Amino acid sequence: MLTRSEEDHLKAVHALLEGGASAANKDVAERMGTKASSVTMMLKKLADKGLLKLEPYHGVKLTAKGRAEALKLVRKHRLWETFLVERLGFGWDEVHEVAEQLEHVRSEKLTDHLAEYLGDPAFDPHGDPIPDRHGRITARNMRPLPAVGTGERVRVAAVKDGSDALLQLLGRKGIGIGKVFTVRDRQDFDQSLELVAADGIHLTLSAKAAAHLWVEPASPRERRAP
Amino acid sequence: MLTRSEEDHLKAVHALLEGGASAANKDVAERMGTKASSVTMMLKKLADKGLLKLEPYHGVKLTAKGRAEALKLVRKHRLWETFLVERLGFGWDEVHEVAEQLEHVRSEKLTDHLAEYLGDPAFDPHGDPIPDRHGRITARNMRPLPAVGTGERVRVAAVKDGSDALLQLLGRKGIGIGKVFTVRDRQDFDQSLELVAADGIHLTLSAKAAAHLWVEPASPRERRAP
DNA sequence: CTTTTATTTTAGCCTCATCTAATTTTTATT
DNA sequence: AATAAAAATTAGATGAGGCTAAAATAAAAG
Repeated sequence: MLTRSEEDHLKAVHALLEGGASAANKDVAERMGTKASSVTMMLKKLADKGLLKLEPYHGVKLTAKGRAEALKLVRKHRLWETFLVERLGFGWDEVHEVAEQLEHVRSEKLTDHLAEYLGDPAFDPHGDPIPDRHGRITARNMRPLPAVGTGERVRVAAVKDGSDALLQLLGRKGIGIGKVFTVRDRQDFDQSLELVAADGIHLTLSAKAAAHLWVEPASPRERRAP
Repeated sequence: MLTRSEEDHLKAVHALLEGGASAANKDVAERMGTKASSVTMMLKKLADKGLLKLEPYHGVKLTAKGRAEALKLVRKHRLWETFLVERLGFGWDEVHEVAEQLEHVRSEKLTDHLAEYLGDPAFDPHGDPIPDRHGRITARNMRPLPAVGTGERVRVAAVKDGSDALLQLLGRKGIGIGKVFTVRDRQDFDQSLELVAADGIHLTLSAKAAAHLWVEPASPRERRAP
């Protein structure tokens, strides 16, 4: 059985790797807000338990077992976020910290009943995929908004790594998961984007904000879907 | 802010006092499953934080602040139990341990939204009162079943301190909160009780089981209510 | 009012998960 | 290849929160 701290370290490693970054000792330390020496010990413990392979200076790798464990935590975290937003009326910018606590509650039954209660959702309120009980996630065809060409019509599929402040900003601009718009223009000066929503409303998004917005193709006449 | 262990000790003290017992060091130790020496330290910490008054050999007393804190924990515990049973389909004998974990999640907003979501219930699945956000609980006129006279018609109001095994046993006999029955007879030999349910079905309950059943008066013609 | 027993406290040790500071190892630069 | 820089590890400390064993204190019994 993993301690809470072990779970947190495992999740940090998984998040780093999933984000395409390497999970070297220092990366984990930075993400955890602790010191490298502390991380050395925790990673050693996780390696002893067969959850990851240590490769000093090159970043740790998760084993299949480690990945499975991490996905269970991700599943719990995202199910709770979904519950908080959809059932309890939390804003999408208010759930992370609470879900961070809830995800450590140990009960397979709880997790599965919660998932069922929520209708086995495939995505959480930020558009992140919720692994099913076997760790499988739904594949999608997404790009970050800055990679979208002028004139393309897209639908917001996820806000990746969004801080609460970013989520609030997007909320104020009326941008949420499922929102469909066309990229009208891009400013050379600051790479900010000019968007036109389906309802004709124009809005501007900074390059920094846009980088967190992942979108999928929206067929020209389509309004909403999945 | 209280640590998890401090919260557990505070809750243990509160539970002992609420149950009419004294909360001496050894009582707390027994309830916590730890040693007296460990309890000495934790109680000292709680006393330092102004949550209780130490009175060695005579049992600690909660301060107003300590009682308020304890009631917040009780509220959270019972709200989660209610959620698990009413929304997630858990049995009333399966929720204690999970609620024990959930109650430590820190978020006023979560607690209050959960309560609202559940319809601000006044009682949990075992019939125990759920304190409101100010710590107030609904008063009731209850007696333990063994104190009920032959011929009296009563309604099950709560199962106090019921182990999972007892709850399962009661479930199998069809006894739950709100169940109405008449005490038909009492065996001198073992103090077991003969009951007749509203539907005419007879059943026997051991003195040991009956001691946990708290009941309120049921007017002769009434079938069910609150 | 002693003596015995129960209860509580103290003292010292242990494990965890963190830290700082020093050291070692690896990678990168010249 | 030598050296500088970065990253990782080790060593030793700390604070929680538990333990055991011994000592102190209060309550109960005679």
